[in-house]
Amino acid sequence: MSAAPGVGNDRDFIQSIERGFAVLLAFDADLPTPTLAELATRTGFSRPAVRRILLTLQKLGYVASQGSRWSLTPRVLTIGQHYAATHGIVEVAQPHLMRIAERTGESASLAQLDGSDVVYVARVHVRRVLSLNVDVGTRLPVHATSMGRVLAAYADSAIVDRIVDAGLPRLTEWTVTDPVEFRDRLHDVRRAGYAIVDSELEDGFLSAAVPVRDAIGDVVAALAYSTARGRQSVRDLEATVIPVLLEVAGDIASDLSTLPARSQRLRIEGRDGFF
Amino acid sequence: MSAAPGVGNDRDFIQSIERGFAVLLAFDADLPTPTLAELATRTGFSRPAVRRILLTLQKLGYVASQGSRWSLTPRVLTIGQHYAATHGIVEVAQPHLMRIAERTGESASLAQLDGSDVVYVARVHVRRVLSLNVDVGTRLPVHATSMGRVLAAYADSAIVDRIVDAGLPRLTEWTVTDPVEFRDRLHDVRRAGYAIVDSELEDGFLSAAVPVRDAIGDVVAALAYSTARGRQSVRDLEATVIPVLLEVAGDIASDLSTLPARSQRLRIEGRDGFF
DNA sequence: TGCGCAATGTACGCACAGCGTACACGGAGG
DNA sequence: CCTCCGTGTACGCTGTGCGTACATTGCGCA
Repeated sequence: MSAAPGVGNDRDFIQSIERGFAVLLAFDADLPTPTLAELATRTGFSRPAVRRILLTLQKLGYVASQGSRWSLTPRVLTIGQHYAATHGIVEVAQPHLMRIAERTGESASLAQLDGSDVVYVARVHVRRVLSLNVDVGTRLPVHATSMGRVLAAYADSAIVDRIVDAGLPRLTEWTVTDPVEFRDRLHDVRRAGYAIVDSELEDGFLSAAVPVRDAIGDVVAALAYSTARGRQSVRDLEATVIPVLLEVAGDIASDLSTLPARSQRLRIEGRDGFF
Repeated sequence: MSAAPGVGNDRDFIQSIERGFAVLLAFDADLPTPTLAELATRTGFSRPAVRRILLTLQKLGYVASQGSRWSLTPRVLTIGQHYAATHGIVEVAQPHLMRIAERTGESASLAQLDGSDVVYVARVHVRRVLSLNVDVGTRLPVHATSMGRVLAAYADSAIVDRIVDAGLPRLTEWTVTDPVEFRDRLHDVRRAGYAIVDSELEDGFLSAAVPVRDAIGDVVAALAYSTARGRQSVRDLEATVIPVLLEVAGDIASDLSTLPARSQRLRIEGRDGFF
């Protein structure tokens, strides 16, 4: 009848915090400078509630008002800085990503798993790749990216199950959408030690990724190289890029081991069908 | 006795939201993976309160626990994405920044004002500049950076007053710390149309910035180029870099004018001595 | 100029969300 | 085995934050 210890029960959830984030995240491309009423409609909260939240966020410096229109301030960008500051791998990897970009002339990225998405945590962008405007903080689906394949391949089976349960939507005509085939690909990745994905996320987008390990040997991130199919072939990547990635991933791991080694395997509690 | 209309009174502030952010931002380089008790000490909240907040943030996906240690998840990086999505200038400027980087071989950045700080909102990093690890979201002081000088030069006098009141700390032996001299420099910037700052933030760090205007002509951001003094002189920048920056700033302004033009001048309400 | 619609601002009293105190528990280290 | 440091839980009260209802403002239009 009672929940497992340490999990927290219903009283251990603060509605106002959830609402604060809901309002903050209601600002997006569809609603860049909403009015109070628009935010109330979008979030489903009463107008006075939204007003209180907005005034609070304004005093904290995250939103600003211009007449009856509200917008985010650059301060929201600062929040992400705390992630980089607390995860040594981001800073450690930065110069290595630049090295890849310099040696290859293409973009290099570092990503980690968050829920059923891949999130870029560091990136050196040489040029814009196709229609994708990828930057730190960008979320991409696991199943159609080389980084996602690598991260899933070395993740707990429960995480893979969650990803599969979330669905493997078809994004291009080459997207792997069959769960069985997807798991086969993960097996391939584990055997080969790298992943190459061609045009499964977007037509013409070609990327390769390898795992990055910490001092304990756990896979804590994926290191990737991305280009356009017009410029290189899968064979090119296998021959010239994968060795570079593997070498750099080893360098990053080596740099990481000089940091206070703390394991990165975390218990994440889902909510509201997050699992 | 009563506050001005539209400002919101004391009852229009939601303590829990403030506390939520306080806990989230308590994760930093000094405390990358704190325990509940450490967060309680750092924030001054009671342990049960911190526990409720952490469990809430965990359910929202922003923090994760590993044993008794807590850490931020990559999801916090996603918050910043909403800023880029709602401020067209970020996306518009990206290819232009790359052009600068390609033409000059050095880093290019776009920044905006937030309170008494400059915040990087877009950046193309070619190589690490000295000890500064600058990325999107990084906050730097206004008075010692070329971008800050440009933004302050075209800002309302009230904002300049606030910056001066916040103090102009000495960061290197060349930092301008005298309010009168600082205001003189801003005057110079308005006259010249650009700012160059040499070693006032960090010894050997050399940068140049120009204003970026929207369709109405308001200055909405600063565009900057940064290098090391060993590689170029102030004279080099004036001769070769400033013309490029001015040209690109014009291109960005032109691209901006094709977007739905909404003014960017916002009313920001401070709190707790924020002003 | 005046009306009227569509916004936001304000007042207010109730409910319960969230608070802290106090205590139980559990594991690592001596 | 005991101690200590840490988290988990219970619980009752406070007062925060809630929504309804009503002013008020401002803009568009005839």
